[in-house]
Amino acid sequence: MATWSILYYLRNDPDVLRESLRKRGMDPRLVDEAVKADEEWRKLKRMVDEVRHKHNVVTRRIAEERDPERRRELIEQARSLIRERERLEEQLKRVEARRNELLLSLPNIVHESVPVGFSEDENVPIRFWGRPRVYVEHLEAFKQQTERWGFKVDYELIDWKPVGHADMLEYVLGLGDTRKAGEVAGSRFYYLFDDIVWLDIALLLYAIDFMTRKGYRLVLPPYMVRRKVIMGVIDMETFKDAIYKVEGEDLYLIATAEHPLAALYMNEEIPEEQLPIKLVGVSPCFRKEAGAGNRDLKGIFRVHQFHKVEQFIFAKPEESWALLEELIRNAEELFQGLGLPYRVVNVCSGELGAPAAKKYDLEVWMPAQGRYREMVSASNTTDWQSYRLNIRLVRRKGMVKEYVHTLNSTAIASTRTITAILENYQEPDGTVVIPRVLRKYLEMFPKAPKDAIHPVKKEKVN
RNA sequence: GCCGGGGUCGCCUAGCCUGGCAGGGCGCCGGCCUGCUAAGCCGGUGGGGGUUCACCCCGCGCGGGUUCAAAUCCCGCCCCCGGCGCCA
Repeated sequence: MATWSILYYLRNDPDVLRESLRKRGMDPRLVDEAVKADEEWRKLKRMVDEVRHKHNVVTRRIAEERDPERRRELIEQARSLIRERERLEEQLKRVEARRNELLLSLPNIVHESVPVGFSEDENVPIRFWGRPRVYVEHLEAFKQQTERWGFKVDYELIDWKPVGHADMLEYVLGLGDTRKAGEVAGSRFYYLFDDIVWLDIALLLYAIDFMTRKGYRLVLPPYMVRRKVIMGVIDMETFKDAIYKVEGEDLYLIATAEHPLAALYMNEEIPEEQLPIKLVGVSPCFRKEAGAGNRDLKGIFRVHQFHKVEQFIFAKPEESWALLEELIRNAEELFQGLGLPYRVVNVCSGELGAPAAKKYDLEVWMPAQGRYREMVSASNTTDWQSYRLNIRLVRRKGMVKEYVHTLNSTAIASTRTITAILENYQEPDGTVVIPRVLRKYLEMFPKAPKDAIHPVKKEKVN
């Protein structure tokens, strides 16, 4: 009764899946393998069921049979059926494992509105907001990232080169120490101090305040989850690149609150009148960044641990696409509030990741880098996660059961947003102005910064 | 971590000691009846397969084992409740 979209197309229209895999730059023959495995599984299952049935019939007769001789004969018959059954069951087990592995390896079906492309530069910007500060030498690069797509974005030309976020943090402000953190924990870890810590906390409070006002329910989830949960929300690839395991336990550190939030209703049925369920989770995030190589090695842009406020929605299938727009708009409002100039891109098919059918990224202009960089990612994962976590929707009429749709989006990721503030709110003298919307979350603390974060005093040169 | 009690179809519950097709109640869905509602009566109410309303398989927290046959007996694990211990 409950139909998973991928299994449906596998059996009824596999071309849809082949086309989707092609768009992702994957081998469409994976679909043929899956179709074959499913057919083989069904055939074998029929055979096994038949033998089981025969065995059940004989067994029931034994219970009634009183004559010892006749009884012995029946037991011998049952034994021989068991041998046959076990032989077939072993085959079934093998085929079933293969089939499930294939089914779970299939990525979500790419939505028709997703641009086909295989690298980051093929993401399609759909709107811009704000007036970026563009350093003269970045002007060409800036135009490349705006006008190439037919957008005319107003900008402020500056003739001084802003200091990059990593150097700002470590040397200009003197409020971060990644060298010592490297010694203590490894690269991509950090110590943050004083005003930057206040800023981290203020950002979280700002996002929590905003999202809860929108009616999202505030959740503090488990920071570790079982393997079956993690495999329910991400694919193997992401698992290898991102997930930390706790030694000796079936526990994995979450890479985002999305993971435990998705699992909040695992193995449950949600009546349709309860949907949509809108949540806002707050948690630390732990990521191995194994696939990142040397990218963004300096500073706190790409790190093993950060705080994030996350939007999450359980939805009826017919409303999920509208809710994806809501999630990205929420994120945009948050960044507009912060006054950080951004663009929203429609992420191309090859960069989606297996769980998502469609994804928007919000990228903030980084004046020191001369690039838009990802701050927010909003995805509609349709029934990909809910199938794996077994989260179903029950319609009032007719007791129809389907899988719910799940959606997720960043609200604010602390360290990344801090890097954007360090570059966009930087004055020529190194002072960082604190965005207005954050000030009320700092006011009540006597030691928190109020209007600006100042450069560390230069030591006097004698 | 230790000791004890528990986990059965959406919810509640019987069955477990003594192995033989998982029974009842509530809720929900459909039908009958009905001026309407309620009551009452009948059927349905987990997953999968199938020639799709014949039928079959699987399902009693999860995984093994014993047996012709396991909710029931044995072993391991998970979770919940209570007590002790530890602890911010």
